[in-house]
Amino acid sequence: MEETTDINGLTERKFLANYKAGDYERPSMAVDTVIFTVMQTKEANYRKLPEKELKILLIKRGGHPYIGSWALPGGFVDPDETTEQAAIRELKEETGVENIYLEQLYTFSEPHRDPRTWVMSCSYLALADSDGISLRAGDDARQAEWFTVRPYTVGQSIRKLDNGFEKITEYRLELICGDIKLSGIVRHTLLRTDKGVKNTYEITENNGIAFDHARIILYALERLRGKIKYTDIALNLMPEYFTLTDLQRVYEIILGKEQIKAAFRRKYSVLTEPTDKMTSDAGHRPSRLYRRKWLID
Amino acid sequence: MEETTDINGLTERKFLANYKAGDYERPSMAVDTVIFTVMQTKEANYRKLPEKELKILLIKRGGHPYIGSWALPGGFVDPDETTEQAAIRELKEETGVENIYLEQLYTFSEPHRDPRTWVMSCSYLALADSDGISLRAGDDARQAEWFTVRPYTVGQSIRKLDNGFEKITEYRLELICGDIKLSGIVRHTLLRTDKGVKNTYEITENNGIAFDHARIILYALERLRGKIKYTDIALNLMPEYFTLTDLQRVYEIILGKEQIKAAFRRKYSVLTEPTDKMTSDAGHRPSRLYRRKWLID
DNA sequence: CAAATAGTGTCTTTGAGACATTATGCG
DNA sequence: CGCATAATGTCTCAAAGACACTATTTG
Repeated sequence: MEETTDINGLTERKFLANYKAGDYERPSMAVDTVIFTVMQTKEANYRKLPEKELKILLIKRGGHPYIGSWALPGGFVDPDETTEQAAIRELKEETGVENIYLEQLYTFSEPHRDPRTWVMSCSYLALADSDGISLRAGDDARQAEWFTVRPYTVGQSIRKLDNGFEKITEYRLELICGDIKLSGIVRHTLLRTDKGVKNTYEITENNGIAFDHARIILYALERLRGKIKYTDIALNLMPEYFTLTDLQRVYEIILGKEQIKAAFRRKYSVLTEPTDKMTSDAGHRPSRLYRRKWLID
Repeated sequence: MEETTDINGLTERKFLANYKAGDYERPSMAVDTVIFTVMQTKEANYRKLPEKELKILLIKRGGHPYIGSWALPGGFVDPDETTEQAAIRELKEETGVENIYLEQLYTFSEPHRDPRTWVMSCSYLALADSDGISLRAGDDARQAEWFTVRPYTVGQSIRKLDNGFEKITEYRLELICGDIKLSGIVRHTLLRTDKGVKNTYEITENNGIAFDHARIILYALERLRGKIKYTDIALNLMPEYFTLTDLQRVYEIILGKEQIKAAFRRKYSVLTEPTDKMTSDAGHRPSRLYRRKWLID
């Protein structure tokens, strides 16, 4: 088998043996994981169903930059692992959480998103059921807490152009954990013309959220809201046994919109299979427990 | 305003002034762009409509590694730009193409995907209408060509597990440009269990496609096929004026499936607005020309 | 029994699939 | 005139929205 040589007369084998990485600059590559769960809060009285809240896991920063702010769990990628493996490793190291659903979200690369140096972030979306996970006691002085997520759309303006349009939307994100209240405002500019699409995101206000993580969290929520409607991704938020009403509440919390019971069951009960188990001691009619059905897509 | 100090007694300002990037290893960050267009091929006779083909733009590699193979246009990211800006810049430099639709696809990070050194690739999906673009004459000895894309699913096996399932799908990709025929086979393993999701991709056969680009191309096509059904993304492949039959052909080529005319028009004509112009000299009834309608989403 | 939720029935609306029918310019 | 495509009508079927009604358990 003949070997092709390049303009220097080198075969590929020789080229690689002599290869020196160029001296151009390289970025640091971080991973950051937005891990969602839905948790029950206190029940109002013995008859009513407990309420649920959407939560994400944040870690308090113990060093500069953004010291004292709260950040997504994450860290730097090692040369012998993929970004996904790094996300899994960091999540386990920092919070003790493992064996959960994970998908790549987006790579953020604005040159000065990290004030220290050139750092890109490959972000991941993770989902866990609150029963199945337990936070490890903060081993190396790291404080990890679940924050309630409250997203709001606070304003929108649309400008029509002759070859497209510009839409500016302002989102407000509130993150609450006991007395700790974090918030941020992200302004999204979408410019669509016949020359292409241009998205710009500015963090116009930020209280206690590290780096550009407010934006990453909003992006993750957007993805979750989109995918929940046409995949079974929401089942990753459920424990092994759950009622269809539980499942409906999860959809309602994520979408921020009430669902009609009959229509909801028609559509999403195919993702589940009934079991023999029933709820009890609830102050009202018992409910059947379902579990995940593995649908081949 | 008080300033928080860290365990070394440094304020954030002092910390950043003294900050030295750690000596841990950093990856190179490349961008690679899968740019699709739909081109007309010769018409069989004066009456029949011309046929269309899905094409992507590839560049012949003039140096190691993969010398003589064909690669996606792309290059390395500079420290003062985002990955998206890098994708736009490289596309223009290497092919002369500009002002087109672009969206981020996925970041590939398998440690040895590039034999030279640790290189991640942030990939982009681009769409262009074939009338609006012209390849610049290969300025620095680079050869850029449009290849017809022929994707096939050649096999699938599903194994049910007690806590999930495993699905293995084999895809074959053929890329054709005149006498040049490239091909690759990618095996996708999807393992879904209650412990999460795991996707693995192996390139089991490769003829003339550089790096892991066969996989990136298949991923881009999958994204395009998904989004075409619920967005107006396909209009980025159309010239300013087009018939609804033209648009239907584009959908058929991308989806690899015939569409029913009446149903297609009901669904997708809302993405367009009629003009006064008509086709002519076609050997059959003239057709109305439409153009893109800017829908605010 | 009252409160609260569980679970189902059904009428309407919407949209896609399937196929048929009519329209029209060109050689 | 006949070819090939343009454009629309209509019947059917599936799914979602809206709302009502019945069923059960516990204090």
